Formats: sequence, structure tokens, C-alpha cells
Amino acid sequence: MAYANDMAVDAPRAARTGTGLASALAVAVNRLSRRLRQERDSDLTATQLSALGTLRGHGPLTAGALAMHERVQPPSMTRTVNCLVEAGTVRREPHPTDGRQVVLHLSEQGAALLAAERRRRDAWLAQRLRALTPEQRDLLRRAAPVLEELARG
Amino acid sequence: MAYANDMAVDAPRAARTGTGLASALAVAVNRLSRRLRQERDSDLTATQLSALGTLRGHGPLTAGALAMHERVQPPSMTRTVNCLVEAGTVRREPHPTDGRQVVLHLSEQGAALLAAERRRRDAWLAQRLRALTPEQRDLLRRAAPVLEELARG
DNA sequence: TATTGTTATACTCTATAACTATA
DNA sequence: TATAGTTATAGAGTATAACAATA
Repeated sequence: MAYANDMAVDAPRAARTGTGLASALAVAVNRLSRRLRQERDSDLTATQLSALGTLRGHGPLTAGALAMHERVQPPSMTRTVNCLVEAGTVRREPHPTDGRQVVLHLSEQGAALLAAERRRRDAWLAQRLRALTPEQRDLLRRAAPVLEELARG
Repeated sequence: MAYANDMAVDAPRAARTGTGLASALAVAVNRLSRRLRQERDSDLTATQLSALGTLRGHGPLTAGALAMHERVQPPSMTRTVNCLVEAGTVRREPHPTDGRQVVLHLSEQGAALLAAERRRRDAWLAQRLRALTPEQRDLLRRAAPVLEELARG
């Protein structure tokens, strides 16, 4: 016997039947993520923006801590940070007590760029959201933190 | 004056303040999408599974139609399809009336692989979902089709 | 001439393994 | 010896531009 998610691959069907939530959610999230990536229009990629956003939200972080927050392996973060430093959006500074660690700081230029890029990146989604009903927007407003919690796990 | 989404970068804050929904949603969706990609454990990638899933849902499609559904450019889909054909999960067949077009069919082997992979991919998310409250799950169940609708735009 | 699909090429993201420097 | 970060290397996804075949 197949699993429930083999019988309900699309979100509308999952909503009707009450089965396959995991599958429907995974598909929807992946599609929307890809769609959002298409809408960015700048020098910074979605991955770089995400790292900058984390630095803005949390303040300075070590390379390892940033990698953990972004859920990537350290070498991947090294590469991303190299791009960000080269673009002048992030500064590498020595750790005060541990010579092995590096502390990453968002530069003023980085903060400004982040704000501008985020506006651009969100423009498409914000426009789409305005086309929804108030109830649907409220639904998404309450769902967003739950999605974050799922990702945090 | 900055946009609302510059003041609320994280989902919980957006939920509290009622601002920055687009930004919070974009961040949450991107994080969860990346997290889900980490959880796959198979020969097929998330992109390949998504293409197979679309073929299963819609039946045979031309290369161009599949690219449109997956929201990628035709050359990207060519590459994905090459991998799928090489893996024996998809067959290329000639279009009955138009010699330029190619019709892509999900093979039986592809359907079986898809089912198995989807189970594996969803296992992590399903487990995480069980840790939520029934209200949160219901929230996501209703949010999933809205996310799909946003992506479809 | 327009359309469909592919090939050529390049760039980004990501990972694992190996290496360096420091604790 | 263990840890933090980087470098080296490789594989996948995506895109644009150029090309082939067909309509």
C-alpha cells in the first residue's frame, strides 16, 4: 500500500483530502522558492542576500555560526563570504580571544545594499500578495513563522 | 523612509507587527526549501523529482511545456531530462504531428522511483509536522495551496 | 521566417576531503 | 589532539547565445 503522499501530490488535492501535507508543502515551497529566485534583479544572489539578512538580524557572527544559521557547510559559507567581502558588503575581523575564528560584520554599504535588494526582491511577491484576499494574507502571515520553525528544526 | 519589509526581516516579528509579510515569507520559504533539499537521500535530485512529479501529475508533456511548468528555461530542462532519460525514468518520444517537438513520458521505473524518493524526501518533513500542534498543521494545510497559487502567478 | 529543441559556454551553490593555523 | 576556517576539487542547476531541424 502506497503512502498517503503518493496519492496527493498537489496542494489543492491535499487540502481537500487532508492527506499528503508533507508532500504538498514540499512541492509548494520548492516551486515558490524557485519563482522568487527568478525575481531578483541585482548584483547579489539570493544566497548572498540571505547571509546578509542573517548578519543584520543577529549582528556579527563567526563564519561557523553563520554557516550553521544558513544551514550550509563551512566551505560553502567561505565562498559566499568571499563574494560578499569582495563586494564590500561584509568585513572579516579577528576574534578577540580565539585566533582561529573570524568574525563577520555587515558593512554600512552592505546594509544599504541589503535594503535596496530586499525591496526589489520582495516587489514581485508583495504585488502577488495584494491580489489575495485579506483572509489568505492573514493565513500566510500566521503560516510564515511556522515555516521558519520547520526550517529551523 | 524605508519599506515595511526593511523593519521586519524575520517571520515571528512580521507576525507580531503585521508588516513585512512578503519579506518574511520569502525568507521562510527559501530556508525551508534549502532545508528540504538537504534531506533527500537518493540518486535523484530535488529538481529531477520535481520534473518527474509534474510528468506524473499532468501526463506526457513536450519539453517546452515541461520547462514552462517547472519555470525554467528550455536548455535547463534539456539538461534535467538528459539525466532522467539516462537514469531510465523518462522516455523521449516523437510528437505525432510536429517533428520539432519531443514528448516526454514517465517510465514505470520512473514512477516507482518517484514514489520511493518522495517518501524519503517527505519523511523528515512529516516527522517535523507531527511535532506541531493540530492547529498549526491545519494552518499549513490551508496555506499550501495559497503558496502554490503564488508560485503559479 | 518563426518555432522547438539542443549544444556550447559560463557562473553560482553546494558538498566532501585535505590542509593550515590555533587552542 | 581537537577545532575553525580555508583551499582544492567535483557535481548539479540555471542562464544566455548560437545552432539545427522542422513548420
